[in-house]
Amino acid sequence: MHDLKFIREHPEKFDAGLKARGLPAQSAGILRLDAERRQCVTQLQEWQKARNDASKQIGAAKGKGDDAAAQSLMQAVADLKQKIQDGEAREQSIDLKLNAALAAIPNLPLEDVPQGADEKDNCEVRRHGAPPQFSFAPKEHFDLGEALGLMDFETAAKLSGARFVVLKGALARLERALAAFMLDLHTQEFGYTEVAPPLMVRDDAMFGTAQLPKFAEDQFRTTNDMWLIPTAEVPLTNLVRESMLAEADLPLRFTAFTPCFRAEAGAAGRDTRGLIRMHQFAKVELVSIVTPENSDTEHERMTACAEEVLKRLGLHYRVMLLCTGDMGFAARKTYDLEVWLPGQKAFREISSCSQCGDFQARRMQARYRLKEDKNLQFAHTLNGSGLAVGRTMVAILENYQQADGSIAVPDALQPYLGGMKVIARNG
RNA sequence: GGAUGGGUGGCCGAGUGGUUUAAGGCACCGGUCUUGAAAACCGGCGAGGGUGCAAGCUCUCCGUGAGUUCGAAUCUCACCCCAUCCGCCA
Repeated sequence: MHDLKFIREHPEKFDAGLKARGLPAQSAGILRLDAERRQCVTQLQEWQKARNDASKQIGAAKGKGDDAAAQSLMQAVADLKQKIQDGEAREQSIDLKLNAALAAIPNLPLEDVPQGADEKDNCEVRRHGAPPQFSFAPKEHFDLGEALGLMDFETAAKLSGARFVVLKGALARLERALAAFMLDLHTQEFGYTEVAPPLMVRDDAMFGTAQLPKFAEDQFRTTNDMWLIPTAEVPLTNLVRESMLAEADLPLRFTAFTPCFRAEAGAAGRDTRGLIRMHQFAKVELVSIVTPENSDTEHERMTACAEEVLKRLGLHYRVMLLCTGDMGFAARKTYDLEVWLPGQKAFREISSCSQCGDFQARRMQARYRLKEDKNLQFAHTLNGSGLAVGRTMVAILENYQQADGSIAVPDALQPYLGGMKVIARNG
């Protein structure tokens, strides 16, 4: 949600930000509504004051027993009453339009975000490790998983349809192990607080993180009008909704391991095989609530936390700075972590770390009181995957596959798998 | 699912039609006192908006929306949410 005052004072910056995202200028329309609203409000207030004054006089007159004076004052107020009612209705209708318009406008990119239309314009920031070398032709993860007898898309389709999977044995355990490994790292070494949040939320929460109103189509909705979370970003960030924090409380850092549910409405035909794009997947999420001046450093820190998971798993990856055209709605700057998949011979997104400025905080009224002057400010929010567990499993299968189709277990993971060193058929 | 109670400022909590400009307390801030702190005492202290260079003036807000009234935290209706008990259930 944008600050009207900012749009009023910097309409050219506002439109430039939208343009960078490939959107038409909107400040003129917004400001017209804003001016209309203010004019309406000012007029309305005059009438309200007149009514309030008259009402007080009526009270006073009646107190003195001067019914005649009271009677004539009541006459005068009758006219005001109608005007006020009309004025309120008008203000309400303008507010409605203004809020609807504002709610549908994405966040503005920071200045150091590269201009671009789509993912082809993203910039590589750095690269870590090297692709593993194979003496055989590496397979894709679904071939490996199915051959192991531990990954079953056919049965999943019987139960739930396309884009679901049944994991068994060592792979089912691997999901749990990966989650535990990631959570331990983030909580014990990086200071995040582990949270087990609700997986179903109300409209307000989804509006707060900006899945609503624009992206209802991408979500699953229950019959009693709740939403299955598409990411733990939603409940974790909304932990601070409608709150007034103390500056000393910040930063707040939360992590959670949850399933995520996505309708994948516009993704027909994309990544139809394998675990890459599912209606339900597991993810460890990171969320930070910080003061504005710490936004940038926290963003780098969070990205580094996610990277550390890949480093310890010995996975080759690169860090991409997303261009203006590829960023999510609420983000003002985003780093994607892309892991190397030998089977696909491609880098694929495995984490996305975004800073949202006060965009989400405004939507959910998450404020904090400054130590200095006790003024209230909107907090800044950040979120990132640390990491997408399903895709991490894909990366491990493809990067650690061996000639016989078995999977070597990365050292860091072995303690979480009871010392298991290799995942083999029917293991 | 059934029954009951309830939603008031950062928190607790009073308030059933007109000095409510929302009592009082806690927390917080400033001051007095003190070597310093605590205690005590004194004072200050809600949010959002409009207008103005500013000091200021002013409007709205007591879950949400509609209604009654000259005037609503207070009365009426609908809705939302929360709590407790019972039933069911992991």
